[in-house]
Amino acid sequence: MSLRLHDTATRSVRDFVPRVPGEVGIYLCGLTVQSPPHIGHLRSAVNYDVLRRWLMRSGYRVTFIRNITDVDDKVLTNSAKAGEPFWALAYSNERILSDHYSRLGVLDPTYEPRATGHITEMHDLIATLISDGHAYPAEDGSADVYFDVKSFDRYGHLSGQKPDSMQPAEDGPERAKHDPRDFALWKGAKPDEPVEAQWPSPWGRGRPGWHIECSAMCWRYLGPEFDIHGGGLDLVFPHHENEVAQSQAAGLPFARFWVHHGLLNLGGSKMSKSDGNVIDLPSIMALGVRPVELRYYLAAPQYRSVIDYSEEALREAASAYRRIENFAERASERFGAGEPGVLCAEFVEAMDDDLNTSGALGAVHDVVREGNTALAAGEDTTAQGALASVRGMLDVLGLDPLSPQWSSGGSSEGLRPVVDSLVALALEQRAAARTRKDWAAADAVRDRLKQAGVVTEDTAHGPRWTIEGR
RNA sequence: GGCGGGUUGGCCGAGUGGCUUAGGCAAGGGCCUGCAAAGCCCUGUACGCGGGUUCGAUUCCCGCACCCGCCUCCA
Repeated sequence: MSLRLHDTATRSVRDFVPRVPGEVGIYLCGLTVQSPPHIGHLRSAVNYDVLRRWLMRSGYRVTFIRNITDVDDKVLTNSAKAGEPFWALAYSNERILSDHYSRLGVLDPTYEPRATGHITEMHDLIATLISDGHAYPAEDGSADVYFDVKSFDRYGHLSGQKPDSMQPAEDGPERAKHDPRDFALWKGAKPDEPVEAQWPSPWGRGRPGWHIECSAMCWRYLGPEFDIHGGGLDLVFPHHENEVAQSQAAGLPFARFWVHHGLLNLGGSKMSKSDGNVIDLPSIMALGVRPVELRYYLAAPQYRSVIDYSEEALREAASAYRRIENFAERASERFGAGEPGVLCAEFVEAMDDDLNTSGALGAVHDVVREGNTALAAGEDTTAQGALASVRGMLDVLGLDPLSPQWSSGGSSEGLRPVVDSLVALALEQRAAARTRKDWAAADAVRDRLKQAGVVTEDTAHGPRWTIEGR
């Protein structure tokens, strides 16, 4: 069995067959960097990171392109409000985004192109569309260029929309459009817009329409046809519909699979900057929840399902992750971390079934239980095997507790040997007290350590300690 | 109005025409422990409502209710 993926275009789960055997090209719609990211955006990144890791683990060479849209209406609006150039605001948000991605263990993309770096490719596409009769420059001298929706009979195919039954836009048709559903490929510069957000074009100075940048970047980095295009469910229409229309009308076969992930809701509606119901990584960390625990929370449900954010569910996920982590740490203290090993069949089957991470984690927990039992029984070979397997499976999800990403305690890690020897001193005292059955003295040592944030526990192989809440 | 998705035990969340009906969190009981902690074992017994198909439906079909997303910037 091999990977089966849900494809939005056919509304079905299909066998994934790459265009070129052994190789996969993925384009993920990244962010418009109008403001810093919230955890809904991070869910998106984590979901496709899991897809990518699973493809890599399955033996594919993966080219992963995730774009940054660094110029659009909102970027301009927000930068005007902030009184800084649009590129300063965009870049500042982009850096925050990168930081949050890396804190969540999201692998760096193969390349991360920016819209503003691909104006010439957009011009090429637009010129082709105009000469083939799929686009037209506005006749009002605005320098706008519009895509002619009626000229492309498959318009609406991806999202299942029938253009004729669509609700008319509230703001009414723009005069320059032949049809209210036509969308801008190129937006002519307005008098009040900053010159640094304008580029020359054969149709006049202006900037890209919203969708054209993705068509241009897909084409540039993945070629006329590629394997997987991903993004949030809220992008299906109009963004992806318009993207596929303009690309195919320009003669590019485009994406073979459309993968869309479910959204993250807060308070009964989609987490959204414009609605103000937003939670970001810093506020999650302020709850005492670590990034790896957030990653578990975001990765555990199947990617197409809705997540209704709640702090309770987040904390439950953190507890579930700690259980796995606990096993991995105990086992590695016994006989070293080893290397990530074989995946169990249930895990593979679940992942191949449209990335059923929830089912896959069920398999992980089963192995953790077996590992714990083996550890308690002193069956070292079994326990070691369980550790390797758990690490291998968690690595696919980007959650291996012993990977360098998560295992180091950051800047304080260098202090660990120091603390270790100090705690050892205290534990010797406790051991002595226990030997003479002076339980009060033994417990006093343990209590003092607890007050200092050091949790001690007795195991079959002697006492061990951990930092409380790490 | 159009398109799509959802409703599973206290909570999160898979899944399936019956068979052993995941897994986690929380709860109760037990084992282990000097006491703990961690771990292990056991317990709860669920599939929005109403019809239909079927020997049998949580799972398939129809209807209804409610929720969410999209049709407008949005991961």
